[in-house]
Amino acid sequence: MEDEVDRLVAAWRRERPDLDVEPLEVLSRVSRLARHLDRARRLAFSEHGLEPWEFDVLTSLRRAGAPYQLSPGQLLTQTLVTSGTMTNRIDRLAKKGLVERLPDPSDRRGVLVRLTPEGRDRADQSLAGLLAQERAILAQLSQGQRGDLAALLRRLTAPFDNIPG
Amino acid sequence: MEDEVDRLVAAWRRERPDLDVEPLEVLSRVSRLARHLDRARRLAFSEHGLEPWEFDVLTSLRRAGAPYQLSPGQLLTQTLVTSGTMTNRIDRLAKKGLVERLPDPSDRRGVLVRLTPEGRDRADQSLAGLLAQERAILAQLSQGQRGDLAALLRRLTAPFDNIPG
DNA sequence: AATATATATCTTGATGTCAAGATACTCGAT
DNA sequence: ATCGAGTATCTTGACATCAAGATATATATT
Repeated sequence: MEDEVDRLVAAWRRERPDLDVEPLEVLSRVSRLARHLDRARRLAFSEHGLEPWEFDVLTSLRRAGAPYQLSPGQLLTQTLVTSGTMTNRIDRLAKKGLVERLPDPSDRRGVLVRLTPEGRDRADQSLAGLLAQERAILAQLSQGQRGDLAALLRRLTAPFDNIPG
Repeated sequence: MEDEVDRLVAAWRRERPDLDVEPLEVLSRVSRLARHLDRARRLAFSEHGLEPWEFDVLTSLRRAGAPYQLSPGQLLTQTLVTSGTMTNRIDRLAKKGLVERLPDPSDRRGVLVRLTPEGRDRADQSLAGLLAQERAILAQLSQGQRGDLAALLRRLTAPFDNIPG
């Protein structure tokens, strides 16, 4: 089936036949799909009273395992936002009682962010909902295709994640 | 090579062995890669004095072909933002002299947004820069792999683009 | 022709994000 | 011990985005 990127690429080939726009076949689809996923997630989380950014922070802490705490810096690399944004997010989550800030015992510059029991529950509940939604989206592909897709994407994400991006 | 999503998935399997987190192998990579691309684009465009959102609007109009005009509604489906955001974007681009607003002759509710000659030049220049950057990112894959990846992604984007998403 | 429904765009107010810089602490070199 | 460079977090101010609703016009139904 045709998608919006097929139309976009066809338009460029008509308007700029001198350019090779093949890269857009992959990367425009990545960007557009991410935006669609954002919208879908926003809808899914609103049933749990969570914003997507709240989910991102809470589940990062949840994944860390007991006692569910990370430094703001570790949260940055997981969520790919700037430090100012993370300070703001932590403030708001703390005000809602989903995380708390503790002094880092080994570095007095530092802070540790810890999930509260309620924060942990919210993370667990909404993860299950997200996975159900994602499974529905991925039903377009066979299991083998999903594996292929994941492997191809990994080749593109790895340089960003490993080089100091 | 391992990426951040490999670590993320491993962490979930340790913390929540009861859940099947396979969907994250694909969709978390899509979301994270899109964020990396956003950052890279912001950097690339700043050399041309353009923001990513400006690029998105200008190139949508450029692709439309002479006389380079679309309705705000058509721009919405291409850029996946809300109508309020688009009004705001058009205002700012008009103030910079890159687009102009014209009344739609066939529908008095409507408006047409048209690229100015300078807007067209800026779109053309920055497109070439973007393609160069994207080619470098995609050098991780062979041509055949890029084709496979595009085809797999299309299966996921097509439902969003065709059903009234 | 009159009315109801649908459509296209804009306005508003709240909120989230970013870039840049400030602050406070650590650690290695002298 | 002291200095200087590096690191971790926070603050600030400008700006972009969204959701919801307002306004004006078009189109379908009777």
